[in-house]
Amino acid sequence: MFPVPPRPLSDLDAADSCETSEVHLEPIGRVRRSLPDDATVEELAGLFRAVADPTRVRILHALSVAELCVCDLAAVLNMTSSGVSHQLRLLLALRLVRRRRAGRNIIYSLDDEHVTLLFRQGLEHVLHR
Amino acid sequence: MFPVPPRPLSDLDAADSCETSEVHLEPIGRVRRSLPDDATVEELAGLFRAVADPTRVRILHALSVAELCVCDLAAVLNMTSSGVSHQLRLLLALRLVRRRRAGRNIIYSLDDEHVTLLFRQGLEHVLHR
DNA sequence: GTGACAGTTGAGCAATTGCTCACATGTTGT
DNA sequence: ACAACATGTGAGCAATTGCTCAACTGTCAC
Repeated sequence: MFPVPPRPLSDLDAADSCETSEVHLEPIGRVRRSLPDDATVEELAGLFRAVADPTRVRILHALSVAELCVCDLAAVLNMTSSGVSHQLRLLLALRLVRRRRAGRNIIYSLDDEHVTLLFRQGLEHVLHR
Repeated sequence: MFPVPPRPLSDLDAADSCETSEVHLEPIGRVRRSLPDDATVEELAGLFRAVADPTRVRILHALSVAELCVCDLAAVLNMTSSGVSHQLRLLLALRLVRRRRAGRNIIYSLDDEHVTLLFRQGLEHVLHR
């Protein structure tokens, strides 16, 4: 499922699993060999963290309907421009949104379709119990 | 993108957008009408929060390779059984994992394929820059 | 029953997070 | 240049989070 496992995984080698080693040793080895490296895990978690907040969910949803400037977003979400800006900064850093200047406004829009698909997947789980 | 918008969205009605109302009023109305209700947003964010942590990413990945008992997971992830248990509790509450008893062990496994798909989607974003 | 191991749970702590406030920057119209 | 508005940013705070420790429950072998 994950690409590659360039990770020997520390000094502890088997031995320290449950007492009933016989049964669990095989899967443990298999799992260890396929564990993704720390950087990938961290990056993946970081991506999910971006959509793990109600405010950001709303922001991303809003942008999936129409591209909007900061203060319009603030109006829609009923919060401060500053607060919105802070969140957009985060979303921008993760390349989930894009921005361009239009006069004194800065218009934000979704960066790619991965976000949309992520949402769909999430909703599917939430709705199907 | 989201199901339905049963949300009139408070007392503030347009007017309070940016000064250059003409331009932004239309998208704002459209966005407001399609905003999902608070419960859905909260639940969706909650789901994503579950995979927004490196430890839980590793747990879920491990379980996508093989079903494992708590102490095997602890060995693989190099952490306390207690710590693992706490996280599993959260994942269980969100129906992302399932568990069954086998002797004195309790074996955890992924609950459905949504999680796997979620991962794939996330990885695709992370890897494609 | 007793002892050993597997797992759960609550308290508590250090670290992180999301927001607000105040101020700084950038852009337009005059 | 100036005023007015849109946005960005850092400090600071309250709330949340993830972990450890210690105690507890549950299961098996004897």
